[in-house]
Amino acid sequence: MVVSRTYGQLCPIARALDVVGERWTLLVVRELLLGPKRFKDLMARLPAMGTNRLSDRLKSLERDGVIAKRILPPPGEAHVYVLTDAGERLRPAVLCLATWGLERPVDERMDPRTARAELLALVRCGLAPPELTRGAHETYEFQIGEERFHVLVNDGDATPRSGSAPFAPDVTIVCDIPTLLMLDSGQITPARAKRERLARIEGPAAAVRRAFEIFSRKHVTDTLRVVPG
Amino acid sequence: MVVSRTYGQLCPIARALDVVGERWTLLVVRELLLGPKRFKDLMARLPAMGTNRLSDRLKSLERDGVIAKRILPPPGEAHVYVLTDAGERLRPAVLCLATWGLERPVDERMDPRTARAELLALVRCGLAPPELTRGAHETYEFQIGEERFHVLVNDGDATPRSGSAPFAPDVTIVCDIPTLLMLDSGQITPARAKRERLARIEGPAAAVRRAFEIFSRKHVTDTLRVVPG
DNA sequence: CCGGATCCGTAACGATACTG
DNA sequence: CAGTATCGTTACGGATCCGG
Repeated sequence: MVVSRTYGQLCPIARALDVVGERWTLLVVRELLLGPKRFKDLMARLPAMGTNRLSDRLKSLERDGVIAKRILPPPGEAHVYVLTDAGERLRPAVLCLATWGLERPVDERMDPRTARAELLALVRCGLAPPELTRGAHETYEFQIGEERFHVLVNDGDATPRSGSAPFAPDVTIVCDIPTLLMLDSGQITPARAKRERLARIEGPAAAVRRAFEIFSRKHVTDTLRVVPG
Repeated sequence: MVVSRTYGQLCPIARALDVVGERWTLLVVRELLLGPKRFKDLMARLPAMGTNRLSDRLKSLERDGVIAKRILPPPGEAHVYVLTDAGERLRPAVLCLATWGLERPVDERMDPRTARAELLALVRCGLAPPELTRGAHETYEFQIGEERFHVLVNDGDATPRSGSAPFAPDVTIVCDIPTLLMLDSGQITPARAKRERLARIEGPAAAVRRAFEIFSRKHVTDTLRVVPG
């Protein structure tokens, strides 16, 4: 049995790190912020962890009430891991760290093949101003290389989720990662990408525009503040 | 030489954790968010680290541009560690984690003797709404048990710092930790604490009121959001 | 005394193989 | 598919030692 090391300090920061401060733990949370996942789904996204480490982390996160293990109703009966409410409340902290990480230089130890569009979506959706999607209720599906994810927009709130949309999406965007990054950084316009057959983009113009505004790098360069809601 | 383990992922969260994800690292940053510190000051606040671990962390944080080593002008010539601008930008992330940590249950492994008033101040100042101190320019000095720290208020911004104020403060508050926690939670009013000789409180009424409003638990119970500035 | 560096036993990690 | 078991390697924690 593993009794994880704690700081033993009566300080909120140390208390948080006692739960999510160990290696890999926040990356597991990161994956679950994109929706429920099975063991193999997590393993596929965090292969360097090893099955034993993932197993350890899932157990202690469950013990600490950050995640829960659910069994899907038949047919299927797969078990999936889900964030609890407490786990979902880690989203601001994860996004703050991500914002800080964005300005870090990329060094040669980072493998470009680990780049994933849904992780970009996680950050962009979290940082998009609510006004952008106020009053809108729609779904965008992205097919980026082998990846499938969708974004649920619900009146000021945009949450990304792994996998295809569970129903017909309002907008569908199909391209590869380099093209998405060019669209993201504004190096190419959606119209031009479509014209040059780099991307397939379908859906009502207004919704498509909102989808690309969420994926706009400019929101990120703004200073991040922490404010009571 | 220690070449710290990295995740090697091209993801902003993993990039951030590559720098501040190792054990103790964010706690060192936490201490430096309260102002520049000498090696022994850090050691006194993080004794469980051991001098070697602290030395390792300071070196890698300096290499990564999060902290810098400064030599104070004579007399003194002490060397201190300071956060760089990049390090200072970790404040929102640290405060987000603290907010999450506040709602974690306290278990028996946490030593009550590690409780420190200046850490409470770090969280409270970070979470206080700017409107509270808009237009105010003043300094509060706290003498809590053996601890000395002060809060610099500057038009909407309140930053706590370890040690006595470098000049005569506008407000002086002297008490022990239990009393401060009671004041913090609203179990006792400043007026009553003063009357019962539990605290010595000096300064203009308006400034004293502001000082205690920053130290008000209610700001923390609000939901925390991350918004572009 | 301050600011470390060195040494060493233990716990966590990473890779792989194995099992219900 | 969803994990355990095993094992060599790395990081951590405590103590001691050393140069300024």
